[in-house]
Amino acid sequence: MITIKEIAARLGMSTTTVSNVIHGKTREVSAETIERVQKFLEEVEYVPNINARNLAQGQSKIIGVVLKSLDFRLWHSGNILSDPFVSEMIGGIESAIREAGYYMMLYISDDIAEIIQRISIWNVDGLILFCMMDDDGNRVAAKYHKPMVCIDTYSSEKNDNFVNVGLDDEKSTCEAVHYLIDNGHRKIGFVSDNRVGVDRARFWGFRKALAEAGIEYSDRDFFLLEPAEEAHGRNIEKLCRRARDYTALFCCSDIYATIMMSALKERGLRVPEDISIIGFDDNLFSRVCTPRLTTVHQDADLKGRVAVQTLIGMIGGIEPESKEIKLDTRLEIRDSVRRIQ
Amino acid sequence: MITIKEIAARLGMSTTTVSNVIHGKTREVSAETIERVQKFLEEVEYVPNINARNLAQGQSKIIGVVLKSLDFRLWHSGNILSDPFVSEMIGGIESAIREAGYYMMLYISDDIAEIIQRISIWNVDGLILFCMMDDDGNRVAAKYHKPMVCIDTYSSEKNDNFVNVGLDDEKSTCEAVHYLIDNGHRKIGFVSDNRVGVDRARFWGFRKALAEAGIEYSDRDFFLLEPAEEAHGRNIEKLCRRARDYTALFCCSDIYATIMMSALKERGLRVPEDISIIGFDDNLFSRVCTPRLTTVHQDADLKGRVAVQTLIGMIGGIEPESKEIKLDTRLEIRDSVRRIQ
DNA sequence: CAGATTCATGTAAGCGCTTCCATCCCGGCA
DNA sequence: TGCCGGGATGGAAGCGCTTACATGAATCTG
Repeated sequence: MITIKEIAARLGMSTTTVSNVIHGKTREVSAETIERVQKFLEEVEYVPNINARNLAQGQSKIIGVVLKSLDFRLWHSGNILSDPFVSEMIGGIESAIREAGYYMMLYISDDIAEIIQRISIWNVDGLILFCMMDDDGNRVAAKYHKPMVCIDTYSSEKNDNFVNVGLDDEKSTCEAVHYLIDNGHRKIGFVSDNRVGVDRARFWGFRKALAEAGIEYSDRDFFLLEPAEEAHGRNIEKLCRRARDYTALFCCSDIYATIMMSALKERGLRVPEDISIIGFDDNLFSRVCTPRLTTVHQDADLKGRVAVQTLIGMIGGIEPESKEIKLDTRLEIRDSVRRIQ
Repeated sequence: MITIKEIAARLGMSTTTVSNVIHGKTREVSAETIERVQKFLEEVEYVPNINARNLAQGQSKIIGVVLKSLDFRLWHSGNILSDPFVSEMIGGIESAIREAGYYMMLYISDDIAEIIQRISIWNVDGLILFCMMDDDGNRVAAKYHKPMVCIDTYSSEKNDNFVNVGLDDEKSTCEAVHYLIDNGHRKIGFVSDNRVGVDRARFWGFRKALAEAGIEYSDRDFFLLEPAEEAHGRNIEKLCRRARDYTALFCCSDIYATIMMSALKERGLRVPEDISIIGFDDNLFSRVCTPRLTTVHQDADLKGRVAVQTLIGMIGGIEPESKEIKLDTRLEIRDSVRRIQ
């Protein structure tokens, strides 16, 4: 790897001049020098040592992306990335970071302390957190005073310290449940694992829709998916048994919808003839499963990109107008909901 | 961020001593000094500046992970990460990197030159490439002389320059196709997009099985999935029409299997009653789609981990015994294949 | 034409850390 | 007693780059 010093020596000039050319400070260098240097740089395929640059500039050009692993979100092997919704979002994040000239360092972990440690060591310029629960966001922010954007985080305290990119979860769920009600459903279950922040907001939307339709809510309407893998079989068995009293299920993610659909069908219930199902996310598989899943659509790629763009704005000193950025959703109607009566 | 210099000053000793303690050079420092320093380090929550350290040591502790994006592998929005097989593998890679004390920098791109550029800039210690086609591996290796592990790469030239982690694609496909043949199938199609290296090896396995069973192969048995999104609809339409002459399809990935299954069912063909389907990968969805997919199982998480472990070995100077590491597969029999006759 | 201004380039410090080498002290040995 | 060796510590250079500042030449101003 050739260094700036070596280049300067070979060209018979100072490192300052070379550095200035590299950084496009055209008013400091004569046109012909610029040309000479640029040509030479290309010739030797100069690549800067970014460690040295960062050290000198006190920056890093790295954006840390942290996924709380939450592997229990899936029903067997796999991690949070295995949810196509998440991976598509990561795709959006990666593109946006790359296009902005930054670099992405990815962490998948549950251990906040470890995350902070790894992040400080690289002195990353900014942070994107996904699937943080409760006050994880605030806990990280307390330790780490750099721009930070969370995705889909709900905290009990106010999030003065970071920006959140999410949806209007309550409203979109409310709409989806109304769609079920409009199709004649009165016995509607709510499927969630209850640990993810957004699930709580969605629960309020669910309750709201029921209330607006004058349907009474009972605790039995809450279908709690057990995270632990070993408990999974029994849990699913129990849920399917209970589901026989219902005509429709609202699931907090397509993943849950897929699990439930598969389990119900295994036990002889037909979807949507016997029971209707609605999902959330509109992940890649919801349009090819059988029946095609009716679901709340959100744009995963965009979510990732918006998070990055907001963050990079903040790194540049531009605070967004609001600490809460909410993207649009729409109900994507397919074949998993049946009109009854 | 407190620096070593500051610490040394406050403790009234030299930076050398502090540094020695940090690096556990116990024979160079007295026991009591070690204790004093360690206590102080904890107290001030010292975090090293890794840019400075890397600059001084000429390393980076970063492993670059490059995914050739190949978005055409999926039938609509989404990138290569949206394939649950890939994302699970990335999960394995991330864990292994983290557990080894390295850091992961993720790139999703088609542009080899850009990749090389971004990688050299960080002077990464090693490289993992996935889904490189043809001689991408060799092309990167030609420019980048650091340890490198490819996953699922087939190159026409010999890959002296890197290690490949993969499967015995030919053998496992051959077995899967034999399973179809054993179940009475004689008209078997091969579904592939023909661009991914492994698909070619799988094709040879397909041909081998046919040959061994005395079944003649015709070019029409090759079902080519068109990558381009706009052509997708017509392409699928055509493939489904052709599929009516077949009793079974071998698909080079579960993704293809899922696409085909969905498209066939839309057009009134039943799986497996009218046509049997076999997939490859055993991704998360293959056990919950309807019917549950019979597929060649491989361990995505392990594949990622093995790649990392091999790479880190190489970084430490340990060359693996062979340039080709092949992991096991097994046929996972579920419900998408029917015995006929 | 002297002094001010601009332009082009160079000098050198410093970013935080590692590491080679020097120094100093003390006990052991002949 | 003088010398040696090893244990503990410190001095200082250097990793490759940026950048504040200095320098000197050329141009401009009235």
